Amino acid sequence: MTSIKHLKPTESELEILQVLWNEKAATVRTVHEELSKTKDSGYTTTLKLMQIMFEKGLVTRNDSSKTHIYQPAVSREKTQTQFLNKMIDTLFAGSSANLVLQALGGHDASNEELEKIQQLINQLKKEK
Amino acid sequence: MTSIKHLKPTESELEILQVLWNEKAATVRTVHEELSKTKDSGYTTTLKLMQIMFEKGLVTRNDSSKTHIYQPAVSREKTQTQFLNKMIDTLFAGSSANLVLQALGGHDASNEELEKIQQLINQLKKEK
DNA sequence: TGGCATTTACGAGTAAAGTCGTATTTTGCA
DNA sequence: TGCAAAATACGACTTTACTCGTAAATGCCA
Repeated sequence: MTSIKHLKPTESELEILQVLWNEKAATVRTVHEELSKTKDSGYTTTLKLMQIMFEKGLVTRNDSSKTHIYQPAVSREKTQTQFLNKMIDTLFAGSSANLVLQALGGHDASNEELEKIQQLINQLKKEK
Repeated sequence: MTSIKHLKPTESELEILQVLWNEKAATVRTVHEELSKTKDSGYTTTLKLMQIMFEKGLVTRNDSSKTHIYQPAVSREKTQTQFLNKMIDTLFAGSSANLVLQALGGHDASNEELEKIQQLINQLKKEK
């Protein structure tokens, strides 16, 4: 048991991860500036959160220079799956199809996107 | 401003709502017994949570008899959409199709379910 | 009708998340 | 070299989500 802890990012942590996933790597300053566009909390708040995320193992950091550079330590895909699973379980009675139907119904996807989904479905059906 | 507050059920509240949605109406005892199958917190904890949910307006209750009978005050569909939107926004870069692809890829849906999804997609494409 | 099972009411404690003020460290450059 | 700007470290406070113990109310039935 190597104890891969059950790391579930909080709401704020997800926002920070979002930036890191997009940028690949970023300083606290960069992350904070990005978050400031839609949110108004202080610089030290962002700093503190990122320090906590480092302790939890959600991000790595390079502190060879004064300004630390952070990188995500969990993948976007894995995190998506993690939340998706939880959601399907507690809100969609365990049925991923339910979720898909609801998601497609409530939002608009472009034709290309619909095409992609259709291809995936065909492939899945073939695999049965 | 009649303040239709931004009601976002918590994790525990979702579990309770899940039971209420299934049963249509239920007592604290019933809900608690259902939750006990997968969780072990005390009866008064469930009671307190349901009282708080009542104050928040997440549930209604009939207290004409000693034993109160609770009902959900928010619909399953609306709640699903609410969480789905949040998730698409903070974890799937605003693309519902991304979420759908991930959901279909990571889980197994039955053939009938895939069929249903396919029909919805065809309909959506027609509407364009 | 009186006691006991069950239920509700309520207060308080714990833990986690988020927030920020202030002190300390670092380093570029005047 | 030494000082100012920028960054990190750290502690403390607030809010929210749970969690439960205990008291009060209710109503069934022996």
